[in-house]
Amino acid sequence: MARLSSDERRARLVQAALRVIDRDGVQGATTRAIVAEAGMSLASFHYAFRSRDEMISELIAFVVENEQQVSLAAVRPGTDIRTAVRAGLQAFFELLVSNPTREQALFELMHYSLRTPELSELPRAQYASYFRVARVLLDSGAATAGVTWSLPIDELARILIAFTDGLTLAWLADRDDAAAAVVMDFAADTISALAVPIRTKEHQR
Amino acid sequence: MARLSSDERRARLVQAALRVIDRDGVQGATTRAIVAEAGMSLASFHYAFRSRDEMISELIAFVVENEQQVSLAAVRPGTDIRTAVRAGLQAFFELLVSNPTREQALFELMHYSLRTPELSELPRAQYASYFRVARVLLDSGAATAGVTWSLPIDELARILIAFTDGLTLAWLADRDDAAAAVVMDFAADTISALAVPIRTKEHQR
DNA sequence: AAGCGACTGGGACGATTGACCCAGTTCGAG
DNA sequence: CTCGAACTGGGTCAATCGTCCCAGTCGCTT
Repeated sequence: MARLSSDERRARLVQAALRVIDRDGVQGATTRAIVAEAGMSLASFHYAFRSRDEMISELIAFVVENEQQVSLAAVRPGTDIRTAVRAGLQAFFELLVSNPTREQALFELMHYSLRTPELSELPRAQYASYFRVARVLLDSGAATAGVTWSLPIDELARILIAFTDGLTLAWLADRDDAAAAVVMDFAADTISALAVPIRTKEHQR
Repeated sequence: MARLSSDERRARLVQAALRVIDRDGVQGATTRAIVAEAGMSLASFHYAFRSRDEMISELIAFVVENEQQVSLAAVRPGTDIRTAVRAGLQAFFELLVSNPTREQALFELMHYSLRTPELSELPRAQYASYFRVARVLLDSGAATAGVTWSLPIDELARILIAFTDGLTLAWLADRDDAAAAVVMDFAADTISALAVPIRTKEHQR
């Protein structure tokens, strides 16, 4: 293993841990499994991190920080708001189908954090990040569709995340694509029903 | 420990395991912790169950079987459908607030099952049970309110469960009661909007 | 009363875990 | 070139895990 800066080594361990958690779950992410994935020795782990929990903490912080830039590309300009919302949900769903264990790992990390006193505040940040992403998507979607929301954006964001969470859990359990589509249609219908057209100058008489 | 029938012993161990999982999570439910909670010796465990996974399997089956009778009492006759749906959600939410670790444990059991090949089919049954409960509640609620649903009851049940799951996860993360109320209001509004009044004889002209 | 099978207590097992330690090696600054 | 700090390999530790075993006890049947 080449010589690395402290930050770089920590980052590589976090990346390796993410891959292990993806594959074997949080419980499978032992220190030995992580260093094997990273191609390091066990000593390197405890040189970089004081403890396993410290690494998990940094891992969750990384995940929270980096998941906001995931699916912003799904917003297409010029579409009506119902289509835009539905497309956004579809993009998320396809991400889920293509990588189910990843979404599952995020849930597992949340539950692990809730059970670990030193990490118990992290889920709050995790969901704050989710809500932030949802707000951005809803905002940009509304802007390109020329509408505004009749509900505060914070409340709408939480509703959207509730849909994606509920959708994800049920699909992870029974892998019913058609049923998932029904939920997404319902979500798109009900959320877009809260959009009101902007009365621009050219629309006024 | 008094002499017990095989079924009785298994049942007591499952009950003890449920309490331990409630308190310490699935990972904390070791064979030793379970028998300590049940007041038995370690030998009794492996006399009753071939392995820990066999016990977990029976535990999940028990949970799935017994959770359907939880909140049927929330259906009050004579109320309109929007009020009935909102009250049902409120009843669930209060159950969640009064016993957060229990709901968390159910999620953890699901994720544990998904990661364990021999148990990987159980989440499907778990959600099938959720959907069944939701169907019964929606049916009886519609009956007392004198409406029918304009969507197939299966689809509606899945939507309702998506709401409760999404609601639960976000609340477990940030414990925001007011935000949860917003989601419940939205769910009650949008679901009750799918109810159509039954055209009874006395309403016909 | 005797005997058999159900059941238990206590100990032990091998494996795995997070953490630690220390003697070495390597690299960059001076 | 030298020296000190960054870093690594390999071994070890105590704790904990699921599982197993066996001698003994209990209660029911005959």
